[in-house]
Amino acid sequence: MPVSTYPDVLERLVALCKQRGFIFQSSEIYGGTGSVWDYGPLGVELKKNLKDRWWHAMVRARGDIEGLDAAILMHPRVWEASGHVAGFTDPLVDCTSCKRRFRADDPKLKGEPGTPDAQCPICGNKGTLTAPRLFNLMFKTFMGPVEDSAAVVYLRPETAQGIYVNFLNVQKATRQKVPFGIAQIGKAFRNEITPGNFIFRTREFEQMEMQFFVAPGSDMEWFEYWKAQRMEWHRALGLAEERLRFHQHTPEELAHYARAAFDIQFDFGGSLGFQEIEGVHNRGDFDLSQHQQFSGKKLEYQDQANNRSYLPYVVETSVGADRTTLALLVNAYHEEEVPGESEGRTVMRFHPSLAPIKAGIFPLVKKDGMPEMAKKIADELRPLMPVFYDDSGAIGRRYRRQDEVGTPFCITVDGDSTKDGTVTVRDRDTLQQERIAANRLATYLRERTAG
RNA sequence: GCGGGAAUAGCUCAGUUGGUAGAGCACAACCUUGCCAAGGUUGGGGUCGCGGGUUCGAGUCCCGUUUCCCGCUCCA
Repeated sequence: MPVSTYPDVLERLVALCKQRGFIFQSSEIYGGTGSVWDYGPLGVELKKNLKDRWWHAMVRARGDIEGLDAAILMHPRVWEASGHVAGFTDPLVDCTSCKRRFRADDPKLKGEPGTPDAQCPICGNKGTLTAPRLFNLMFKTFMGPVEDSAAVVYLRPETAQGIYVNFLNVQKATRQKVPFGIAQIGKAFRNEITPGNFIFRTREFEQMEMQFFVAPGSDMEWFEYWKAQRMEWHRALGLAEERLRFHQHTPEELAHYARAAFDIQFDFGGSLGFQEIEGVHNRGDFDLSQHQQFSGKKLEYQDQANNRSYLPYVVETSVGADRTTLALLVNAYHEEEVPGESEGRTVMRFHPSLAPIKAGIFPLVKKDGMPEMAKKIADELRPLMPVFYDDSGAIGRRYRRQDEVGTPFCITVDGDSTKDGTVTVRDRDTLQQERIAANRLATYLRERTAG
């Protein structure tokens, strides 16, 4: 089977996503809005299934992680403490000759940018530099009816700070003892200079973050633990083993807050290649100590068993929900040749637990009570899981429609069904057919579409 | 933000020197059809990204603008 390469495959995937209702461009009828995307009926199910699996693995399945849903708007001082006001605001200069961009405080830059004697540090031309312009990667807005600078607030550029500022609230409310974690799923916003690659880098995006608070000295141990856990989780989503890898940050790559960092990367193929979908960071006590300093509130954890108090270290895992959704789409996308047919089939091989639709339900032909029985089965299953009834066109065409959106099972009602109550279940991946009793369908499907 | 390319039906595209839009697939209805997409009949759908200009007349020429894609910077 031919291996398609980017951008080919991503372009066809984008077209499929639009046509079948996974992802639409935002505000399309007005010409579209830059790098903002809307999830359609199937996309929202896929992404929701992904988030549910994450929430279950983090919060529900373990006793040492608590959930949180903090607000997008926070006190502006939060972003001074976090370093985002300073670190996310760069005065940048462009060279109109060599088209390079660099910081206005570049040590090799000579002269005042924007004046004729300023010299580009890269191409050496004089007078080709623009005046410094401020790029703030944080979206800014105003709290309250008056646009007064005192009321400036930011759309959060990351969700993590909502967890740090609530650290003691959560710890005291739940009586958790270190080590423990706080997990959150939510939107974040960044005014990226260069967004793009479909939903890979967007200006509004969703993060799934878990901050794990540990005693200083045990942080590297926990860092290694979460690294392994998180990789295992991505594999369990069905992402191909050979498309996943770790990338360790070099000292130059480390963010201002990080002591050590690993990315989990996914191979999106072609020119995109391996790109980060999750970061595992050892942030030390940077964030809590910053907030302690800026707020003036003591944020130390009281370790009563050992009669001491300290600022915990933080091991963070941060997943891009949209990026991982894109990884799931790319990973699932298959174009297959079918022996004896000139046209192949497009199959989205989602893990059954992530598939937006769990079963297609068809009458073999539209007569002899088959549609009625098939509709009844669909009505009975619908409250339990997403199913899709279809009686339009030839049976093969209906199978292929479901293949294209990744439905793992198709159920066909035929003439025997109306007599003996059995139906045919067809498997998307093996194409095997199995005859089972209609009243066993709910159990059958639930077992096979579990996480 | 800068340079290059692009924008016509849900999708993929055609549209000849400017003369007021086509195809395939998809979709809907009916017929046919007993298990893996291309059967038959009929039908719906486009102010050609948006806004100006030139012209008797603009999908086609000019200007602006928006969005997307490819290169330069950052991150989840």
